[in-house]
Amino acid sequence: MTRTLSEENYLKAIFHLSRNSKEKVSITTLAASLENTAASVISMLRKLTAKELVDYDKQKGASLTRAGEKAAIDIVRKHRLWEVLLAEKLEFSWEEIHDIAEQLEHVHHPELADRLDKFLGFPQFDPHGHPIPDIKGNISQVSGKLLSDSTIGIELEVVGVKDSSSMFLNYLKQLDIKIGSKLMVEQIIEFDQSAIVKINNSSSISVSRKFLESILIISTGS
Amino acid sequence: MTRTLSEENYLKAIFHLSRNSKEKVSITTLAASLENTAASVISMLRKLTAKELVDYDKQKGASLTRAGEKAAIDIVRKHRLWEVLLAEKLEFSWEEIHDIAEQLEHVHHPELADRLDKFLGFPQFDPHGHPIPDIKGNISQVSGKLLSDSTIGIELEVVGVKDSSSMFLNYLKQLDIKIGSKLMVEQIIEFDQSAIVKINNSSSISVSRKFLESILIISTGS
DNA sequence: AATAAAAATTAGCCATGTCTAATTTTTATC
DNA sequence: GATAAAAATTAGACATGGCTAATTTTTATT
Repeated sequence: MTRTLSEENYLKAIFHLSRNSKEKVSITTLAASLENTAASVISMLRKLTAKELVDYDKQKGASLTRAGEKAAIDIVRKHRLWEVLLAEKLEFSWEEIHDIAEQLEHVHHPELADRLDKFLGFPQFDPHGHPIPDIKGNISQVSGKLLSDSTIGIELEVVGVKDSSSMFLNYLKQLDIKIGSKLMVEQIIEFDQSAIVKINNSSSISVSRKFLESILIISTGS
Repeated sequence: MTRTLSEENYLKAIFHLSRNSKEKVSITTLAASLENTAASVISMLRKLTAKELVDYDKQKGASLTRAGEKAAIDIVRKHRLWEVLLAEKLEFSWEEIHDIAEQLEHVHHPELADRLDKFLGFPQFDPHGHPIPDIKGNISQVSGKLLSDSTIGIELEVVGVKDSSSMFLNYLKQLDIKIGSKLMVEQIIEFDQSAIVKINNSSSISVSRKFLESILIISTGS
């Protein structure tokens, strides 16, 4: 019942993709997400279906079985716990932790996640603001919503990011945006759905629609 | 120049084997150590030779090049640092840490080992008593010698083990032997080179030659 | 409905790192 | 020095997880 690196990465990808869109995941979407070809995706899905970790073919698209979801959540839990260790104990920065955790999440040991969890003081969120599944696999709902869905003129607080790529995180660093930063959407440009956003009550900058869709916020006032 | 899991395991095996015997490592020895066939070993050695990590064929046997040794020491350093974290921070026991560290040692990041080292307070030895290579790759000499080389009737202190298998460590646990325990060799049985050893100044037990060769001690008195 | 575009699927190839089954070379021993 | 045993090597196979290049199926669009 041991899972290979590849298998785990597929399970994780299906998990994240079906979270976002709430629907079954297509071959094409998976292929793009994993940067593999559609052909490769199909053969791996067959393998995972045989292992009863994935349901496929029924209609169009893949989804995780109960067992597959359990496995995926376990990986996500480890990923996020390791990120906390890397950031809080080893002093790695926001942009560095994701890639290291991608490797650490595949280390297998029945008690590792729980020991880490305890050592770290049972953290609820990882450094990017994502909820850490608890020991039973329950994932608390993120209270934040997308910056792109927020109202103009309301004071907002950054609670997380939807994109953990170092490209994006480096951009945020440059803008001095981190978790807890204050934002306010001042204007939406209809032409391309970009926006003018005030950062930490000082400078205002123009950001793309893609940017707005990659930041999680809660509103903190008028 | 990225190394695969297999490559790293070969480098590590050659490193450890050539430490022990101080000589070049034969195919057969490597094969036994890695639990692979001789044929597999040969093809991997060819690959590592092409990458200039290993010298081979010259006479009979393999040895690490400068670059190969550097890579091996890096892996050993990570392995032992992770073992310290697992034991001291995550409260894993002696027998559990080795297998987890076998996985963790292959996580790549240019600064990971150094950050770990700092977080752990620059430990000199891992929980099994093995020296941790420093940031420059220097490995301090173990002060201990083998229990099998010690004199009868002298009080000894356990400073490490030469075998990190859980089989052996579980046996030690059962005997209540750990680092710091007191031992005294009372008698050597000529017939099979086994010995009677007194543990912690209380019970005496009979142990095999293999056992004597797996424990590192220093003498602490008359 | 006809057709173009997109998505899924198949067939077959490739690299990696194993293996088994010879075969050759080396080493030891009488 | 002949020979048996051990060690090294070669040849060829196999599983995994990718790939490319068709081909088929589905979905959209006139």
